[in-house]
Amino acid sequence: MIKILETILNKKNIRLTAMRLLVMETLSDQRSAISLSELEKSFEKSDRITLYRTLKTFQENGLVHSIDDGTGAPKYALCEEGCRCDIERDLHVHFHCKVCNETFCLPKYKIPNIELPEKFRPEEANLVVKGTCPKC
Amino acid sequence: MIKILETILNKKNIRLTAMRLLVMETLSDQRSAISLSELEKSFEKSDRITLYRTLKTFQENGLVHSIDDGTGAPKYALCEEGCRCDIERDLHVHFHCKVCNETFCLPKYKIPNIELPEKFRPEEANLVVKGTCPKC
DNA sequence: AAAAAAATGCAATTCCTGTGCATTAGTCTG
DNA sequence: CAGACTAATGCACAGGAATTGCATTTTTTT
Repeated sequence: MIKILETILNKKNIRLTAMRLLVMETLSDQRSAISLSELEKSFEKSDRITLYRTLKTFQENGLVHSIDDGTGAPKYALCEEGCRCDIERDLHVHFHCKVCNETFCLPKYKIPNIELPEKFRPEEANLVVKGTCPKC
Repeated sequence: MIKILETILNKKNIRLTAMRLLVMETLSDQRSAISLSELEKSFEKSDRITLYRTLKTFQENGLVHSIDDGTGAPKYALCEEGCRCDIERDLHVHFHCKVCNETFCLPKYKIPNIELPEKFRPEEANLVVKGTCPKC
């Protein structure tokens, strides 16, 4: 994991720091997407802004994608192998549980192509399904 | 229009005030959904909180629906005739233009039904397509 | 080891939602 | 019509989050 991360960051001339490694580890421990606040809470001592910028850097390099599930704060999740969200943006469906408030990536469920009225030029799409998750 | 509004509000024991009428008129003048801030700007003198609560009241009574287009602030649009968003929530697709920043309702374009993994119990869905609108 | 570049942490700003409360306006009843 | 009641309004303020500027620290390069 560290090696993969190192390779990717090196390619883009971005340094692999302790902070970034920690954030990466934390993200890979999650089974659902987490918000900046939640990420912050999982560290004893941390700086919100640094985390914010770390996530931004990861996003820009296609390691992490952000999900707007409608809760106000965006949530972040690691991209799966082969995820191309840095190029094409969120293509898979997200599920937000209204009970536990968690948001899950469903990478195997792609957003169907919508035929829009003429002259609308779609570039990306965001589909969030809300309801109750298996656990709740 | 006024009569329809009056009828609906009367049914629910909600008063038809000058403010509410003005908000209703402003909303029906829009061809795209507007945010609270934009609504506020369209009045010379207005109180954000009153507008906020007016929109909330309208929403609760199925006159208006809100759209989370990912810009941070929810946008509001009049429901079409027969819209059942007070019961089933947003069923149609929204289009957000990244150039002019406007958000359009596409009431004729419904969100396709997604087959989710077992035990996920969907209740509502939100689909926002982003790109460039015909005007831009 | 010094210089340069990048990352970090702190402070502060801005924008938005949302609540409490006093005042105002509208409705109802005698 | 007047008084009582209820709902709507407007102001003040609190709270949460994104985002920027800048000084400091860390890392890399020379």
